[in-house]
Amino acid sequence: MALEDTRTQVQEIVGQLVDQGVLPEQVEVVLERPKSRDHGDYSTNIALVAAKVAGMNPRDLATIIAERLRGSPGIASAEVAGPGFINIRLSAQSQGNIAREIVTAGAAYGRSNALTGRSFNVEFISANPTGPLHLGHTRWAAVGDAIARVLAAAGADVTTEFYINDRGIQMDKFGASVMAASHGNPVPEDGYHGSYILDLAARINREHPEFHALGEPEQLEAFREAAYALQLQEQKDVLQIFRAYFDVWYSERKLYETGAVDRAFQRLREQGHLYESDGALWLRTTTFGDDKDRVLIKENGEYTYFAADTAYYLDKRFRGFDTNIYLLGADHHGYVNRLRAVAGCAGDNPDVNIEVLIGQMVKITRGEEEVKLSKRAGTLVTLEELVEEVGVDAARYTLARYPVDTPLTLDLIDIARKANDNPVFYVQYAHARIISVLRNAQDLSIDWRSAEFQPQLLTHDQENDLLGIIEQFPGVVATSAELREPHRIARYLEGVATSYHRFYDGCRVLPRAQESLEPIHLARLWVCAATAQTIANGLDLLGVSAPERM
RNA sequence: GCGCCCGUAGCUCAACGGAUAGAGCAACAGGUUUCUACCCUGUCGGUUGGGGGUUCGAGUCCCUCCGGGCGCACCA
Repeated sequence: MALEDTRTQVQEIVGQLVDQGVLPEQVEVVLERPKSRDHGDYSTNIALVAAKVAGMNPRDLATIIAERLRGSPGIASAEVAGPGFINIRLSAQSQGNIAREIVTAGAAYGRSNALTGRSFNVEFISANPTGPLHLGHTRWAAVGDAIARVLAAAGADVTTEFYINDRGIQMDKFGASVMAASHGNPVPEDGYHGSYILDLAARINREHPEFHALGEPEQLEAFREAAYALQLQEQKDVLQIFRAYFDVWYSERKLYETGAVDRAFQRLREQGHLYESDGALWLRTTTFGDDKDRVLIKENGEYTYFAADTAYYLDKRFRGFDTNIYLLGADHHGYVNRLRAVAGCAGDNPDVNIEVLIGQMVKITRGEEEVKLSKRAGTLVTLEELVEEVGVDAARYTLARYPVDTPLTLDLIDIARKANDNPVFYVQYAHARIISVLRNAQDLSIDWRSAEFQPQLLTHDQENDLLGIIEQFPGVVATSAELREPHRIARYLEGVATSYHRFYDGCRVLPRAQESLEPIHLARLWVCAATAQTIANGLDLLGVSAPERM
């Protein structure tokens, strides 16, 4: 890749300067694509960074580096600008070769070994199985799944996981609500009130008419378990449709049944962080930055919810995950310190073994009117409804194109009505447009793959722009993985699409009817193919399709 | 009261300490005898909530104030 080659060249020059005593130490070189085309294909701030340790004026240092850079292969020019930036232009040949490298790499283009050998557990959504998944969950579904894909693209070993909160009083309230509905009775005040409760009740009545013959406690349990199974299955089905895949569905109950809780407590006891007080069992989380110690087993002998969280974390560690990523809603941010403290108490490093990403809430409006989300009140915008309105691609892309720490306001009417000018369609359209050109080339029997590729012909501004942008894809993927920020992929793809459309506008790819086939047409077909590959690979990381026709 | 997050164009939001803060939508003016016009070009739009500080350089880091969201259980 030209970018890496160039970076290496600058790095080598810096190394020479160190050897010659101009610089006291090696400095890491950062090359970036300048925002302005006037600043070259790449620029580096190396002279600005190194000037201080060198005791030199940044511009003087930049002049020395630029001078040596000019003699390097593939470099057309290197100039000092502003306070000491070095602006570099590549030769057309060097830049154009990128297209062939991308086409050759195919679906692997953008993948790297940046995180090879590291294992990640990515947990997200983790809803109660007491109702449909709503729009808030949908954001974590889109983002969590994309994070997993991006990490995997960076070479990491990734497991996605959904923690099922199937234990506790909410489950009983859920069961009682469905049971009441099945008898035609009003749902208890503190129960669940959505219309889906009626649907569940009707279905269970149909499939299990015998439940009504059971006694009170048995009947409640029967309804709870039947409704649980149905609701969980519905969540799985809708996530399947949403293309958010989970390797593991982990039941909270299973933690107790498999002895994971006991195993976790033993570990914590060995580490010396358990103690008893007031008849309860405590974890001394304050040792690791929590506000107060937390109870694991209550005075009455019951386990707290926190006990399960603690056991769950340790179970993940026992299963061998180095880094455990939690994607939590902002209403759970109070858990961050105690989760990190659990890692500390377990003898782990909270900065390495646990990572909590706090996602801000999604506010929803219908026009001017805000839609309040409440599962118990039954006013929901479900994942399913969103998909029905705008489709999986638009839903996933829209939710994945913002950083998770941005509070989001989405207008449902807007999304539905403006589906056609949603950025996702802009990106997808660019892909479809390219495939159409390649299809036309095939119809004209143009075999660009076998013909000689002459990258030095790609000298047009729009060609240069586009090549420079698609070359950045591996770097964007690596950054997205490193920062756990898949929205960078989306924003990047929008830039690729814009650049392609400009290229399309300014550079005729196929010969016109009266024209003969020239080498430039072939070279541009390579550019097209490389761009399509880049867009397809990027969309795949977001779980969004790359249509060949629109 | 303590803690976390946020405050950027009329709206929704970008910008891993870099050069003139960018897109989309909205508004206005243009562009295709030609490969997908779901496209492109241009115009309009900003004291990055206010004020200090750090440095070659701050929307970004630190302090402080203002405004908004959320959280501070032997609940789940």
